[in-house]
Amino acid sequence: MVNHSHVSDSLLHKHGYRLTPQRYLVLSVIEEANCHISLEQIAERVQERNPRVSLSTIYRTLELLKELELVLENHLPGEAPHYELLQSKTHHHLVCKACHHVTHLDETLLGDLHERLQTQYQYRGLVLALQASGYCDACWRKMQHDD
Amino acid sequence: MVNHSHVSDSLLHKHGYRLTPQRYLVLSVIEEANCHISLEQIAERVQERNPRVSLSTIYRTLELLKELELVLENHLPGEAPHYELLQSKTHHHLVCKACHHVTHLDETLLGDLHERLQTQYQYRGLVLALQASGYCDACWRKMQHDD
DNA sequence: TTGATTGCAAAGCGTTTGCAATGAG
DNA sequence: CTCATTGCAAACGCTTTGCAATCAA
Repeated sequence: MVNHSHVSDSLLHKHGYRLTPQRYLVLSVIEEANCHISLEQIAERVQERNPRVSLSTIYRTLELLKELELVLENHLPGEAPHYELLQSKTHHHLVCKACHHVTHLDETLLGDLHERLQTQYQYRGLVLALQASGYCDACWRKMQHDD
Repeated sequence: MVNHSHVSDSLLHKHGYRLTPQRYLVLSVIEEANCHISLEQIAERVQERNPRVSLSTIYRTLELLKELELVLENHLPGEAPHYELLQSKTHHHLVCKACHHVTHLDETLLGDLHERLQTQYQYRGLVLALQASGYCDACWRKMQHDD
């Protein structure tokens, strides 16, 4: 796994911020999750390692990481917002409306859509996130059975 | 424009619910918006026509319409959730991170992805929503200028 | 009558904020 | 010292809920 602390550190300093232990902890937790993770989960894992880190700090850190585009916020309907490293390429999710199981979809799924949108609309720094939702096979069968 | 009141009415009754004036109003407002619309905007427009409709009713109605899959909830990061008719085919959005301008993207954008996912993962009732975000040309130039 | 629905007010809860204390350069 | 950062507690605001009144079949 790539250690992002150097790049994060310089990026923070470039903007006049510091890489404090608390911020480092939050980043580590998101990095280790290796997929999207909720604020609640982040808080839990951060406080496992340092119970004195406050919720406010976690909120403020996530706000900062979003602003610096280190972290992507993804808000699936009906759920709390989730966070993931912007470098991780798995921003596409398939969610079951019944059991809420999340499948991470391949980044190649959308083909050259990124470039097409970028040139067609003249947007910079484009990030694509696909939200697919439906009923997984198991839940669908269960629902049919219940009727 | 198609009048959805009949299909909505029978769908509601099928599940033991009623199409009350309040619910009809909410549906009309979403339908007339013809694109995604926030709860706040819905409330505003509903109460223009009938100031006695309470916020709770609007919340409860949206909950119901989601459950019946008449309405799609779309939660763009950093913004309040938005709602749109599930029949409307424009669930793909391109948002500028700076000015928050929203462009509605064509439904054909994703090609046959719908079918591919449906068969590959065996999901039913799949709905795809693409969330693209970046900086629009104007905002990008402004940012460069400010530095 | 019966059960769904509504409006109101209160409660709930995730998030933000003010501020004094702390920490790093 | 100076200024960013933090923890705590209070404040905030969106959303939900309990309940009596209303409404439709």
